[in-house]
Amino acid sequence: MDNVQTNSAISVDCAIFGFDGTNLKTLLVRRRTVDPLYHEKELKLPGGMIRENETLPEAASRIAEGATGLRDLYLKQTSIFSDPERVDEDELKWICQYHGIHTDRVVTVGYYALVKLDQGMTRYTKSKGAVWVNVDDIHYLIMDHMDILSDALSVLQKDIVWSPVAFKLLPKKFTVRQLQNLLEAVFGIEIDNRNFRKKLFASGILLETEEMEDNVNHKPARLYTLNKSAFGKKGNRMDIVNLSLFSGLLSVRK
Amino acid sequence: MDNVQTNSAISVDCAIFGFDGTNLKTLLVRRRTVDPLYHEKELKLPGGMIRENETLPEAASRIAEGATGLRDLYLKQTSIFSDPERVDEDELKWICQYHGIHTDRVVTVGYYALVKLDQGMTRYTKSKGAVWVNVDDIHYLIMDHMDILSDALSVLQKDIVWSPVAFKLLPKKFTVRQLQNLLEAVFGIEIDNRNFRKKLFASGILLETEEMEDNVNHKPARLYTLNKSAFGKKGNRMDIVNLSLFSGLLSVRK
DNA sequence: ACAAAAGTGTTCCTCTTACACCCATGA
DNA sequence: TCATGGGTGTAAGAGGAACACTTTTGT
Repeated sequence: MDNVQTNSAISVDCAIFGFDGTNLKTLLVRRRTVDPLYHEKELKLPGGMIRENETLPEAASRIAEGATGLRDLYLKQTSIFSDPERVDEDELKWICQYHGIHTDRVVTVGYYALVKLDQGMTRYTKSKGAVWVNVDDIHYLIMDHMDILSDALSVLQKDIVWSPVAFKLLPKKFTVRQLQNLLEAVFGIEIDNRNFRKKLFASGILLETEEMEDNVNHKPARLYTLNKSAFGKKGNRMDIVNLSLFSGLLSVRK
Repeated sequence: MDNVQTNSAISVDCAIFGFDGTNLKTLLVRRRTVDPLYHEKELKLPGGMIRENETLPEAASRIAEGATGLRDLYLKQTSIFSDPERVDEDELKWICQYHGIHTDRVVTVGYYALVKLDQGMTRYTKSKGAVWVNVDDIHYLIMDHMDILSDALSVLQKDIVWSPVAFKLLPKKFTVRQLQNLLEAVFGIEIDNRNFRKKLFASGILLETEEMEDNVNHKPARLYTLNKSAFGKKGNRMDIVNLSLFSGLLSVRK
């Protein structure tokens, strides 16, 4: 007999990223324990168990909605964390008790979500007792949640290079500077503003609006929107400088 | 009560990629059915159930070893396929019967593996009744295995851009032309040989050996090895031309 | 008037692209 | 000697990097 494991429970944990104009943040909640009081220091990613007849994307969506109040968030699966030891005995006992279930093993699937971090959002999450923390300032989370978060961040970085997901972290109308700050925060780099504008406008991915920033004590910046029709076709790659292999090695002939 | 699903079985399916010098291939096996004879046309990716006290990487490694005879293959997780309908009733019944288990649901985790496709390998897989098929020629696989394969290929492409995994598909010593053919096959592009060599040598990722190709009826090509010390630091990105977003948009200052 | 961030051009130089011929080997 | 793929250089143009001042607003 080959000892097939048949009674795993599957959970989903979401790294929900937001951008406040300066820093990349993620939403953390407090661990529930057998003792119904929150443990102040026991922060974790929002997560939960998958239900019968629910797909993983559905579960992730439900969990992200519970944490943010928003439906239809952008969600992307990252990795699975399956170490049989990732949930210790006490934790497992508590999980079974809390849900009224029995299982020998909990495997978790990581997701990240991207939200527009406005006042409504912070008000909602505050009311739920959740906190937005700078990603760079997070050094400890329960269980393997640090691993799940790091993994989510690295997947996010790569996705931003290959698709327009970055804009899901910005308001519909945004300034060039906001986009630049976002990219600088996500990748931990500095960008030359003049060259950035030149290339950005040349690329055609932004549409100019007639609107300007308001109530700022300096020259107000113009607001732009994403030009969605600039995608799906040809040339548009975020050139994450010298991070990776084969720098400029391929060139398509003709 | 929230109907937490606690009795999922978790399987692993591996897209095992190999490169024959011209085409990217993947290893397919024939489906086992209740009828112990193979069904000739029912091809699938090698896969199997995760066992108790086994992590997913361990399961993937075991499955890939079973298919190829090799330990310590390069393996990478791609995505999870969790649709409750992905395994139909008959299939589920057969799976439970075959393994002597009971479960209501089988969720599968995709992996890809990279192997050096030499004669020893083809001999081994042939003896097992498995077949190497050009990725481009695969149009049908059972269940959702086409999805798992497509997903694996797209993850592989991105990984090749960001890390030196391409070399895991080549022999330890290889020619420049082999590397070029590999990249052309994986990305479906054409590369200018003169410019490719120029950039490749300038990048420092190859180490020249004293050896040459042998037994070819043309000028023998020099063999090179991967210069592993060229990684982990600065500039080396495979520039998959104009595939993606923000083409050349970022530039690190200083 | 001051502070603070927006917005704008040019030069230098590197990197990309396009392209054609001779070379070494086995049959 | 022929067929086959290996191996090589250059010139023209595009695109990247570096860099400083003026403008507009709120206080």
